[in-house]
Amino acid sequence: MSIREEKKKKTKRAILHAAISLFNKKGYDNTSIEQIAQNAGVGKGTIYSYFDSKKSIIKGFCEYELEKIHHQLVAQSNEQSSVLEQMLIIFMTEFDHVTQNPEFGRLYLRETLFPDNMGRNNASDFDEKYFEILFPILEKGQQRGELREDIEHLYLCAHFYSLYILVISAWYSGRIEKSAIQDAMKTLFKQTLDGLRPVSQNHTTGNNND
Amino acid sequence: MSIREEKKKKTKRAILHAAISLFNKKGYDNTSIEQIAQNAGVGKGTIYSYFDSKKSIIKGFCEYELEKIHHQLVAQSNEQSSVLEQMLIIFMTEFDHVTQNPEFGRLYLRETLFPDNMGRNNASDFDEKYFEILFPILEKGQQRGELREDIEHLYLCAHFYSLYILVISAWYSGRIEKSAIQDAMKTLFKQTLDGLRPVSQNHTTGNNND
DNA sequence: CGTTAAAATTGACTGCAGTCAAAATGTATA
DNA sequence: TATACATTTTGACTGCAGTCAATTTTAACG
Repeated sequence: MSIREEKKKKTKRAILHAAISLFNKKGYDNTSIEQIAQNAGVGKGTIYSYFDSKKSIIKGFCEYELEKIHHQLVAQSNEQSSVLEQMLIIFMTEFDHVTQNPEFGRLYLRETLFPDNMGRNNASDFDEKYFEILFPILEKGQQRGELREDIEHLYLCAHFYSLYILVISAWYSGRIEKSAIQDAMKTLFKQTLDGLRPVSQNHTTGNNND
Repeated sequence: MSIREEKKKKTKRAILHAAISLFNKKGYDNTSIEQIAQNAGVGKGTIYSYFDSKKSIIKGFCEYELEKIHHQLVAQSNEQSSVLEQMLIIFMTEFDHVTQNPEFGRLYLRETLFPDNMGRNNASDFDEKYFEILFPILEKGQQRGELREDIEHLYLCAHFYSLYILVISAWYSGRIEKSAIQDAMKTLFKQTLDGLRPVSQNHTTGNNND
């Protein structure tokens, strides 16, 4: 690796490191780019040749973090467990990480779920990694008869993911305590697996189109 | 009403009107407070005695809009329809309004779901109005045997609301076309009603606690 | 009315995100 | 090594969100 490339990597790390440290110490809004630059030992302008904006520093950090989590998950996931248990582990692990850096997590979720650009979005690369983890679990679940086979994987994901988002949101807006998260998520996951209709009236086969 | 109060109302309306017009014309980021002030015929500082921040102008507008929608909904809702149909109407109506002002909708959702303040949140007042509409529908649904009675109303709401959020997010990030929204939402709602498990294995009674 | 207190309005001011032309540093070639 | 070119770094500069002390407008009362 050339001198140039080495320096670039070192600089990027320094910026990210300074940013994380300052954001966690003083909060995102109370940290200025100039402060980050000083702590990283570079000029202000340099930061903008590594990151598009203040927000994208967060995005860079979060994606790096989440990738780490994903690797962890693949390692620790137990193929024998039920879909419910595996989903709970995955989303609770993710939740724990998010809440360790609430500031980052919040801004990342905002940006990911309701992006600035509208439309042309580059998150698909990131979605892929999600699916790489979730799809096999769902596939196995279907094979074991735990999940309906007439629902696409994408839609199955959607149900769990949407509930995860809701619970996170409830925590961020102070409607639920951290200690209550796991139970709430479990309850919701169970309910969505079992359905909201009474058993007697359950008609799954999809012939109930109006 | 005193002269003072009249003027205040008029001024607030003028600010909101100028803001909406400019935001829709040039976008939120490209509109400055000073421009809004000029279009509203007031000084810059005045805006800050009516709104806490640039963001809260959006919030003010959205809450005003959503309140209008809610009234509409109560009027047009048909108690005889199935829970599925009523939920679809409610969330599709809301979706339509959000997407008429995508800029506003996006910022409102961000702020509502992942607020700045963290914890102390004043949205509970607004939640109430949501529940005033949804709870009666769910109550009726339970009475008619369309919905399980062992699930709290709050949790029943959670399922529908979370899917609504997911679909909106999918639209905002360009993963789904506007024309496909209704079908997607309907499919997801149906699935959550029927459950993700195959019928044969459905065990609703909640005695499957580990 | 005239006087005084309270409320509303204002724009100059502060601090920060993001830009950009110029300077510094690294690379390739003779 | 010297020269020319490419990449990276830099901080002065621009424009805007949000503040605040000073000013103007309204209300209350003798």
